[in-house]
Amino acid sequence: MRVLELARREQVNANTIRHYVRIGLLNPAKDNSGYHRFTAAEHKRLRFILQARDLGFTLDDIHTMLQAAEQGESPCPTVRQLIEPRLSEARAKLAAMQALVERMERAVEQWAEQPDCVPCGEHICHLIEGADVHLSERCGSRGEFQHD
Amino acid sequence: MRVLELARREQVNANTIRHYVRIGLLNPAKDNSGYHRFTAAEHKRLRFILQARDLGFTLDDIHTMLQAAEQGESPCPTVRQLIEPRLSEARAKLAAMQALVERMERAVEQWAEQPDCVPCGEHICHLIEGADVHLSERCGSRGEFQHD
DNA sequence: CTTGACCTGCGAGTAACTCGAAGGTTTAAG
DNA sequence: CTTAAACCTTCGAGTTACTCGCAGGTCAAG
Repeated sequence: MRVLELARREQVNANTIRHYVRIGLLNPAKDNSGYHRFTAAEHKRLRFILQARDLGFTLDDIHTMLQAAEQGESPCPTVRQLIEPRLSEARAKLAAMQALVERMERAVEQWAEQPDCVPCGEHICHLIEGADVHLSERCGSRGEFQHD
Repeated sequence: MRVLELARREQVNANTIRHYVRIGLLNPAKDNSGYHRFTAAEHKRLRFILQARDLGFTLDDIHTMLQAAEQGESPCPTVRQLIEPRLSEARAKLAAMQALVERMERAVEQWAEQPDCVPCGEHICHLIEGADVHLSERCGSRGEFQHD
């Protein structure tokens, strides 16, 4: 099997596969014209990579797992260890995204009732500077701005 | 005010400010020894940048807004137009993150009851290959979430 | 024999920082 | 006066996981 067929079978961009070859996640043999030939083992390897990726592991994590497996060690302890920080990161990112979407929605709601601002040199944009949604650490809990 | 003091006041990394100077979001004057001097106007400009950033705008978006303001135009129409795609993107990313966290949590739960696998050449890692959480269709659910 | 579809490796671009290096300035202490 | 600490500058490179484009090679069909 060559790149395009493998890509079609696994529903990924062929460039993604080429990328994995480039960084050493896949090591397909080459035929006599220099084309990569993917065997069933390489196919399985790719599927593993995609499954691990879809569980939130980084390509570096996956590299580590594959190396353990190649050396005859069980990758499971590594997998169990690595998922924890990845899960924490994903939860943190999820919370950040939730907060962001809420801020954006509140802003859109507020802006619906506000007119466009006229440039006056005092501020850059009322909508943004006046939005009552800014992060508390940076500018206090209210959206007011003070002159220096 | 110089970089470090401004950074402390706005609770950002000094390198972030230097980055904004480098890409032209900030244009502080220089004193005779070549140090950037941030005036009240530059300070306000930075605050605007951070507020817009925290509302999900890209630095490119912010650039556009600032240019409108500099030319005496109101940035508000731009702001209203740009928030829509940003909000859609943020919602898509949020949904992807929710799905990811759920997959990861299901995996961790399943793995708690599974032993480590022994390398046998047949598979790379039971935990990952056997996890009952994989994406059913790659085309649809794929590509929404990227590590960034 | 040419066209079109495929392949290769490589470099660069993406977003928004973040860090480090090499070198210049200022300020206070000894 | 010298020295050391604590700043400052610009620039290049690294981060993540691709994604695209280029120049050039291969192969099957008409």
